[in-house]
Amino acid sequence: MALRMSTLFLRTLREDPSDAEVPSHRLLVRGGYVRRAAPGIFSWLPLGWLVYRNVERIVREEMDRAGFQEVHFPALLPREPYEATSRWTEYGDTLFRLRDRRNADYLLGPTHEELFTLLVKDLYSSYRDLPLSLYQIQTKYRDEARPRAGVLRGREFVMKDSYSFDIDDAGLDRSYEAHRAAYLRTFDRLGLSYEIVDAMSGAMGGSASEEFLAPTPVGEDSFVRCTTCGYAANAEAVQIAPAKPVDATAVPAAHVEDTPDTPTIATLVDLLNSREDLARDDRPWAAADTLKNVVVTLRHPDGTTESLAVGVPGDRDVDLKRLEAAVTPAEVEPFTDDDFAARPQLAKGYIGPGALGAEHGIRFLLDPRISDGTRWVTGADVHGRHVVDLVVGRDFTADGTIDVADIRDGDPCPSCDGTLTLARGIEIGHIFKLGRRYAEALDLTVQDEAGGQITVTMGSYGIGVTRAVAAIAEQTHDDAGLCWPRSVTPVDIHVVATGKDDTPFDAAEAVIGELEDAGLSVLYDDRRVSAGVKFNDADLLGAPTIVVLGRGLQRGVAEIKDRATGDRTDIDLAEVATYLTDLVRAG
RNA sequence: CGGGAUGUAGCGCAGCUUGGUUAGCGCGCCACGUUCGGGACGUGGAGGCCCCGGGUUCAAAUCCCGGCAUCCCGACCA
Repeated sequence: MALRMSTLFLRTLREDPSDAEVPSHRLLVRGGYVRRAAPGIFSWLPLGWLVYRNVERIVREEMDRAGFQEVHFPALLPREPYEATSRWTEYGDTLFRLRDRRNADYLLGPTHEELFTLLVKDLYSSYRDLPLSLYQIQTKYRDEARPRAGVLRGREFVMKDSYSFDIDDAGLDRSYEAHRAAYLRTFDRLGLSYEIVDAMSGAMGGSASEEFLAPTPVGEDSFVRCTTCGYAANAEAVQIAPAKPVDATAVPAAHVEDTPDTPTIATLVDLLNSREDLARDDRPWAAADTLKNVVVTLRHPDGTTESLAVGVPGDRDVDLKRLEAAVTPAEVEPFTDDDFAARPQLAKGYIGPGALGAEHGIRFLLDPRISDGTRWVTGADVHGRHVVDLVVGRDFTADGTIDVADIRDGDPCPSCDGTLTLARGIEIGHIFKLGRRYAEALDLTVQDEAGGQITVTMGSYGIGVTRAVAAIAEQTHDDAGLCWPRSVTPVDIHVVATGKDDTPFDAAEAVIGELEDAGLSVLYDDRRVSAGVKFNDADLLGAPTIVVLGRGLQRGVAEIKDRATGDRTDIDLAEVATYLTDLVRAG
């Protein structure tokens, strides 16, 4: 049955809701697709739920096509499995926790690795049962510190999560590739444009990891692309190639200079350039000639702490996200005044390599650009003094390299001679090889051919289903409203009848009957309101094809509008149904 | 958890500085009439715990104190 606007549970808003910033949030609310129920928690209205179900259906079809088997876990989970993998504590405040009447601890599942692992352990015990891939489409709960951007980052959301189980690395590779291929098909069908980027495997552990990012300015993830070779990576995961050693035999011996009132890189550079005796032959001093040493405290999972110094070029900052990723599972804490007091050899603002390194109890790691033979200005470990012409390898060595400086547009590509461009995207999918972390923690083993026990290796694969709805809206909307791809649109055809007498409405009923006989879904604007209201609502709601029955009827035609292109075509009334049916079937 | 902003009708907002009619405007909603192809118009209506709790005052949406909530930026975040 056609959805009739006169009775459809829908109210479009003429004005933007005041709490919505990003286009997808604004338009999904204005178009009556979703309503906010609580911060980061949304109700789906009839049109929104139609779109959601289409997205979910496509995801499910592609998982099934790939031979993965669907299961369904509860969202309300007991504490014990999460205790076994220590995530009951590791997840921290992000976990929604609750108690039953006997005061037993429960949680609302933020993710389901434990349950899948235990289920397989429960039923399978032989290598002959593997490989196996299971998936579910489930509501997940995460008490995010700051939900934002509407449906894009909620506290309740639907995720398709899959897990593969294999007996060896070669099997895991095959399972990973099977999921990757299924994801390509899925996102293609959803009408999303996306990039596959190298990613950090994050807190989950594991090795290979790729993210599917839908590029849009409102995306929360930054990623780089190489314009030359196709390399793409999440900004967190970019690995800068170590610079080649430089010949520094011509560099004069390092010398300490008085540099009063230069606690920052900018003030230091200004002072260097004002001193004629320190002038460079080739060019003025720049921030990139200085070596900035940042000290932080690492807190390891066992509770112990460690001081870590990171040396980066002075024009760069340490990207805390990248640092966290590099030192995981340790956590990074800023160096406090108390920490400085406990280590008097560190002159705040003038920290140099002389006070760092294993012999001083502070592990010292360098950005790859600070390679052997390169020459720097850096702190002299005395308030108000810096060292000039300090050469790496000749004058000091560090304990290793670490690549955690911020990534910038135009940085060199790590895998070719090209340059990187920086962009933002929404993470719509993530695939990675988990390895044996969960299998070991929960003792998932199977018997091998020889009768011994082998630990299963796993992969983990996620698609944000509700997030994909918003990502599609984000990528396809225009100034007038939403603009759905045919694969997920709530209705195939939006029929608008205009005019004051019954003629156009009668004509619409006839056309709609034919369309429905042909299997198309229709939204029919049968309201007796002015034409402008209907046209604007049709644009806002975003069905891919809008059919107007009104003035054209005098010439015996229906007016067809392509929502995405804005193109208008007149089609003879007698041929409208077959024309539209062909259009929809062609995709 | 830091910084900023905001809470007044279903939605978007004004009023608060300088306390004082019956708290106002636009959209939406109801009734009647006129309109009828890009968010029409007229007339008449319905709809309010002015976020909550204290306080000051003859009198508080408005001033003071304390909460709570929401949004934005950052921190955080498979």
